[in-house]
Amino acid sequence: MVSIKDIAKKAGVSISTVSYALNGNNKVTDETRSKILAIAKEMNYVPNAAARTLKKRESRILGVFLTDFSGDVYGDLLSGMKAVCNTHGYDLIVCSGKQSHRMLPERMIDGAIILDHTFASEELIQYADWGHKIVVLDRELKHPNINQVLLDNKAGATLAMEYLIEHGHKKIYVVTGPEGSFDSVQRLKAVRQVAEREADVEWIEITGDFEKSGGEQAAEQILETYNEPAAVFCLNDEMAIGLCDRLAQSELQVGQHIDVIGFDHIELSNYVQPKLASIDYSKRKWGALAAEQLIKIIAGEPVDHERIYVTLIEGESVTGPNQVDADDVKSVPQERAVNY
Amino acid sequence: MVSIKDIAKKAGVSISTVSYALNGNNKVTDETRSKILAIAKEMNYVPNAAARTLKKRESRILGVFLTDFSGDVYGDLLSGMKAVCNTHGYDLIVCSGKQSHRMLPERMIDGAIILDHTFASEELIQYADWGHKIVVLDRELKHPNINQVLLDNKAGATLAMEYLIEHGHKKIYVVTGPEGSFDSVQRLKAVRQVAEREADVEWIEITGDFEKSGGEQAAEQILETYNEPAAVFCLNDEMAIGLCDRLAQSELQVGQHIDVIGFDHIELSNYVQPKLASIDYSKRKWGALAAEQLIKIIAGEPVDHERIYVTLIEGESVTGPNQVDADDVKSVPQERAVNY
DNA sequence: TTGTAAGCGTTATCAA
DNA sequence: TTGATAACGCTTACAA
Repeated sequence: MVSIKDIAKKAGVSISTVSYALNGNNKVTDETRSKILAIAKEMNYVPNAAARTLKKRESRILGVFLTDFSGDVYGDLLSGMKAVCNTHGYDLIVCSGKQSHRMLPERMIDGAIILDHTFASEELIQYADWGHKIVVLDRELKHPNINQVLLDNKAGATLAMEYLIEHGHKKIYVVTGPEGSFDSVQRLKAVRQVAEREADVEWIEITGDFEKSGGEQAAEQILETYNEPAAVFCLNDEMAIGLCDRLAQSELQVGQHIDVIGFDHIELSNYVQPKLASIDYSKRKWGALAAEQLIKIIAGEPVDHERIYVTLIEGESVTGPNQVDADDVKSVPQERAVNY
Repeated sequence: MVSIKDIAKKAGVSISTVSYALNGNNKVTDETRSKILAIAKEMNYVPNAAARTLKKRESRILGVFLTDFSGDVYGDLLSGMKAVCNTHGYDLIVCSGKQSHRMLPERMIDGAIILDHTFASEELIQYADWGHKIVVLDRELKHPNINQVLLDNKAGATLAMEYLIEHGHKKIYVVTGPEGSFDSVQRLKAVRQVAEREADVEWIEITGDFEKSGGEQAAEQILETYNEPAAVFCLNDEMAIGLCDRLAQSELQVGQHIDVIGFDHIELSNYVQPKLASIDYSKRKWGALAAEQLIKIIAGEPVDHERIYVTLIEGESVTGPNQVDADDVKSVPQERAVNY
């Protein structure tokens, strides 16, 4: 490995002169600089990140922590983050799993963006207490070193509920996310608020897991008790798709006997038949804003918590109960109606 | 920031003793060790990664380089890598974009897995020449510090072609990937080999880009010249789906007038209507094997190049030209046939 | 304009 | 079993 010491020797100058030349410090003559640069190039010099980080106490690398690497949401989100990071001279790395948490306290990265509900809040606060900078995308955390960039879950869930109600639904199943999920809790809270306001709307909560399997199980449960047109609000698209998949194997038609709406507007939701209604938001912008906020708090600039706005995307998965013939359900041949 | 020096002072021992205690070196008494450990904990000591990396000349971090963060292939691939990395005491970070290439030469990571055709081979060879360890997933590169874990593209493309031919197809469109793509070149080579062997099979190559848009454009082109049942082999699923999307807006029915097969068997391919036939392989295993190979070459163990085997997944997008009525196409009302 | 030297937080060699 | 001490490669006062 060739170091500035080697260059200094070859150029017949001191290591500090080399360092200055390499860093574009204008303390050195253009002549010596270009000589040093030439030698550095000739020797294939590459700076050592660890040494620089050790000395400067910053790595110019930001980390984002995800629950896992799959998930349809991440693509745009991450490229939004990367774009902002790069324009500010930072690199972005993506991490997942408990093992990699050490990157933050060990100062391998200058800050972290969290979208991983398995990353304990206590741990995050600990790190923030030690001075590390963090942006959270999946929880509320009040701390001078932590900033939040959260989805407007309340608006989204309210939009979804009102959309179903506008379409004449009086009976709405709500499939939630896993216990620990902040998004799920927030969305559910908004659901209740809307439902309680509408006296004649009945709502049934089913515990889900934000994964396809949760939607399938919810479908089973709904099929067992189905007796009249209803709507389902799955608190994310993944579950909505699992639910539609399962329903497709039954006699009930999505968009006819059962209306379904999701949340996140993932790409797959455009391909499901019928097209899934959902709540959309700019994932790219979310990522970009998160990165911006992180860079700001690292720079010591004051920041306020931010909110990502959402919109409703219509889909044929919601048509209203009026669409269905009164006799339609009962007309299902008995022997095939065994599912429900 | 609390360092081993601080601990040493508080414990009344030297820094080397602290270092030994912290690293589980059995040169120290259990008594002193536990005292030191207690003090370290009390002081919230966290080792400094940069310092350790600088001294030990290794970071115990491996990096994987992707073209972008989206793409349906990555989820399983990355979790396969992560699992292997973690069991060997390595952390995995995901990087994208030219800026982050520096991680390797600057020794931020101990090795790299490449799945990014925009990462120039010359650059990789350069790094390998300098002693860095690399595993490539998207090209052939002969170098003592580079190992390859490649898909069996030849087998996959051959399977796909034979599947179409078995179904009676004589006219096969092939939509390729972008210029630089190794996978595309390999698959195409196999396509030609099969097609040339079958005297009565005509094949037409259309340049694509491995993205949805490429499939859509290919569809346009096919629609313009369509006059008889044909098949399309899209060299990846993404394009196949774009193609099906476009075709869905025309009079031609996939699985009837036009059969389609893809490559990769991404999740979306299960949701397209009709279900897309494709070439499958274990993405998880691919990632796991790549990580294993990288860890081995870092450890100086000898490795051979590896190959990931593929299988054919049938789908209703391929039924054979015999399925279509001879008059069927012509019976399309003239005013609606304007597309082709 | 360039050089000297201290120090970032570790690890590891060698003495004690 | 422990302690001094010299690196690792770099940045940056301060001196020349």
